[in-house]
Amino acid sequence: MSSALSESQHLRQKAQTTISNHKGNVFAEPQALAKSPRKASNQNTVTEIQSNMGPLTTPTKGTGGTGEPWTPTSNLKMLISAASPEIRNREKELCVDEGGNAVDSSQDCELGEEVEKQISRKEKSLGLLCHKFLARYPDYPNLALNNDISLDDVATELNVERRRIYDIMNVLESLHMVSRLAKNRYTWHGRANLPQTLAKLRQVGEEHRYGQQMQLIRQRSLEKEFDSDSEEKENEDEAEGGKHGQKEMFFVELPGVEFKAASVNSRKDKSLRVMSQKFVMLFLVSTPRLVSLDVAARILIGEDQVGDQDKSKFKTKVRRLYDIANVLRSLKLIEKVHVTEERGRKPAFEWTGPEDFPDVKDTAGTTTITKRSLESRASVENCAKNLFSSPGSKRSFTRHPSLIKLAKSIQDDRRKINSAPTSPVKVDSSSSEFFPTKMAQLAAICKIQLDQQSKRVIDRTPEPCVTDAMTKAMSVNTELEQQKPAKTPEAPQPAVLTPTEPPASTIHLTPQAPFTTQPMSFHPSQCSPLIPVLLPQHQGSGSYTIYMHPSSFKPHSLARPQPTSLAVRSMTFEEKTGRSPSDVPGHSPAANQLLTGSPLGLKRMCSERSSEGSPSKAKRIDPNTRDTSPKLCEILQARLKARRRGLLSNRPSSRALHLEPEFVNTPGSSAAAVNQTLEQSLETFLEKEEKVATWDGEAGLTPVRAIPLTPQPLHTETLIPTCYLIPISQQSLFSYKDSHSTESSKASVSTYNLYHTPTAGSGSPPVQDYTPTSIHRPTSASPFPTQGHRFNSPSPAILNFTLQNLGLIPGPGSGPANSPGIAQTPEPPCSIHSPLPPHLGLQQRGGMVFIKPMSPVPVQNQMIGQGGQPLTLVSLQQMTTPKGTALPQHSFFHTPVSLSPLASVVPTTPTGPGHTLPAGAKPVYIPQRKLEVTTQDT
DNA sequence: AACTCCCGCCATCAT
DNA sequence: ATGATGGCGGGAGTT
Repeated sequence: MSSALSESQHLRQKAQTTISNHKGNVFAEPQALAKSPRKASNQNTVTEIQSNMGPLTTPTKGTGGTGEPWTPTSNLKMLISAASPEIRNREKELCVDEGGNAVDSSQDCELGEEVEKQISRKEKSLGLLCHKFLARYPDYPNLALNNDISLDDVATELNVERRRIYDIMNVLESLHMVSRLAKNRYTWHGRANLPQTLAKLRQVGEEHRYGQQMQLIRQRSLEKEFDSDSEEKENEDEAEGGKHGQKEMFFVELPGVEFKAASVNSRKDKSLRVMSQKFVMLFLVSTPRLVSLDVAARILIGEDQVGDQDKSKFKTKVRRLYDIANVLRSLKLIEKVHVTEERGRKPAFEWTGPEDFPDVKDTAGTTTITKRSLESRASVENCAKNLFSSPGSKRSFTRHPSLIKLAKSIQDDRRKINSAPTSPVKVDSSSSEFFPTKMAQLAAICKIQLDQQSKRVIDRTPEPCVTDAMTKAMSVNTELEQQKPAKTPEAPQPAVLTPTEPPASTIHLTPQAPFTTQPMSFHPSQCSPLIPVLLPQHQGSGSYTIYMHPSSFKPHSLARPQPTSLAVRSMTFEEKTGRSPSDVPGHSPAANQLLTGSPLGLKRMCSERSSEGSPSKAKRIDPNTRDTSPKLCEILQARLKARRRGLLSNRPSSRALHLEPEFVNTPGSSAAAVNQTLEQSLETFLEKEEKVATWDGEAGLTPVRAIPLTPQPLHTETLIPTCYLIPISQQSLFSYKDSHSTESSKASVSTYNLYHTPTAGSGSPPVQDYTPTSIHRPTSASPFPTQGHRFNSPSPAILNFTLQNLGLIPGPGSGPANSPGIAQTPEPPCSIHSPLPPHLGLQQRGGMVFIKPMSPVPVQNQMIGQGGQPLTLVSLQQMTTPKGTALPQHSFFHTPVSLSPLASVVPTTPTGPGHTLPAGAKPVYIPQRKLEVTTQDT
């Protein structure tokens, strides 16, 4: 802080001189000032400023500066920003003077109108304004002092309209640098909370798989470029996928900071705040810490671009992003850069903030108690908030009268809860407690493992983690590539980026990525096109595990009142959906618990809620029937069609993805047992699902159903589109369908939490994981996801869903099982259902690639075999070159665990897969499964 | 022409 | 009802 301050001060001084020069040259200053002040409405404030300024101002003008290159704008900006306080003072003085003499100002203006304008505009920029604002407060406030901020005072002092201050405050609030105390009053926290906030945001960003989403979007854009014509439909499809998690976003709060705000104002979900957080998350989850404006805008809009309507939305979003970016720039967290792609240069922002922050990840496990506590707390809070806010987050919801009431009640509950001792503790411990025996043990084991892993990895940033996860060799390659882009932030990057990005993204996403990367290095173009997968979810195994548990826990339910529970539920689901399992244990568990407690009730609630709150949205359907909303079905169908086309054409899928993996669980025997159980349950489940799917006819259905289960309508919508969502649905499905349903659902939930957490926390597991399946696996699995994002547990249903989405699999109706089965193979659970023999091989049909299990190892074995086996993932993709060819492919696979892990690890993988894709890609690896995407012809 | 993004209308929310 | 907030998009300034 101090350093920062000092620096800023220095800058200011420097700036002053320079600026003054500029101004002098231009003469603009006075004028500009005059203008701004007038407009601004700052009347009063000036006085204060004046006093301060006096000295500064005078001197300034005199200088003659020069020297600097001042490009009018850029330099000025910089200078100004640096000197903000002083400048401000000057301005104020000027203003004051002017106030007295309106005429003068006008005269001045005349002299240098042009100049003035420029200056004025810049001076009025949000970034500069923010600088000025920041100059007023220390980076690290003395707690002893009063750090209250009066909006009115600030507005007056800075000579700006209040509206502008709100923009700044909203962004600062999103970073927890300030918190709202009451109307017109904020408390300054400075950067004290920044590390925690960033860590938290990164965590949440990972949970939401923003990295994956970004990759998808990037891919798409690449594809589009290449294929310009080819497809647009995809956009739609893609959009779906991309979004799924987004909508769910809610304002992320930190423990200490939140309450106040919460208590004070209920609306935290406002867009600027949330957008700001999402935007920051994007940086935190992307490997090259570079985010292009359009990608960010797309992700922030929940949907990808679509039609014209979207265009306007897009424009609006972009405007907002600029607003946010200007504030973040003044905070020195990001810097504007341009990425040059084939198409041209695109505006982008590079993260220049801290790379390492405390891991907040609690998710995992948390090595440090402190962190843990914090995290847990945070998670709890989040849960509460989510619950609370999530509904609200969507405005529609919030605003809905009925919802509002609900929200209020929830809030109250939340507060109570928060206040209650339980909340903090809950997370880890609670989970364990809840789960009875086995679960607890498993959880504990997992945690331990995770912790261990996490410890190893702890400090690493995500990137490293990723690499670790993959084989080292792979990692090396990857790193190199990644680094390249990173190194050359500006010019170089662009070039690199294009090629690189895709790979990078890939990497991020899944563990597989690393492999992919390698190939990429070879064939960048190819790689890029490919999309990674995503999916994470997994916990399939976990879920299974869950199965075991039955029950038990519902702890939270007790705490929360029903209403709350409902809210929570919905929230939870969303989150889960959105996030992957990795989510914070804390809240998710809570949600889970709630859910578990009375699934039925929840359902009802949800349904009720949905109907009330947003009938339109609510879609919920009955599980039995296809509930999916027609829309969903339509969407799915459309998607499928599109995909199929794509496949034919080659595009296979950009989206393909998925995979899974997971399993993690692992630990030993107990795990195995669990797995078995899970398998059984899964089988049952799968069977059911298959049936359903068949009936439904379209692939989409399955997923849909799942959705319905979920409480919230929102999810449904969201989920459906996206492949990713899957996880959730499964859970819900399980619960419904299986007799166990209740238990299973509970279990699953709990499991998730446990696993994920750890996983997330761990960061990346080393290669080891991959290799064999052994025990570690789980961890390993987790790592990948972690990096990439989280996963959720994929369940067979998910797999199916995914496959369908990909187009690999035909609709539900169609051939059911087989192909899917294969694909799923990867998942452990799948084994069960995998009725289909894996044939294996990848077939590419139309561009699609199929993955098959390379390894002979029977799926079952894989899955089952180890308990954990990991899994796998998969692959995906697409690709292609642009246009036509298709080629896609990619895919991967991996050997079975049992066999030799090495193989998987080894680059050889490519070979194996080779068949899959000759080209370069070769990525692959991993676990076992391949996806086959066959289209289905069948 | 595209990129930036300031400005302020006006819907909401809080009181 | 009134003031506080903040979404939003027109359109001007920049590049």
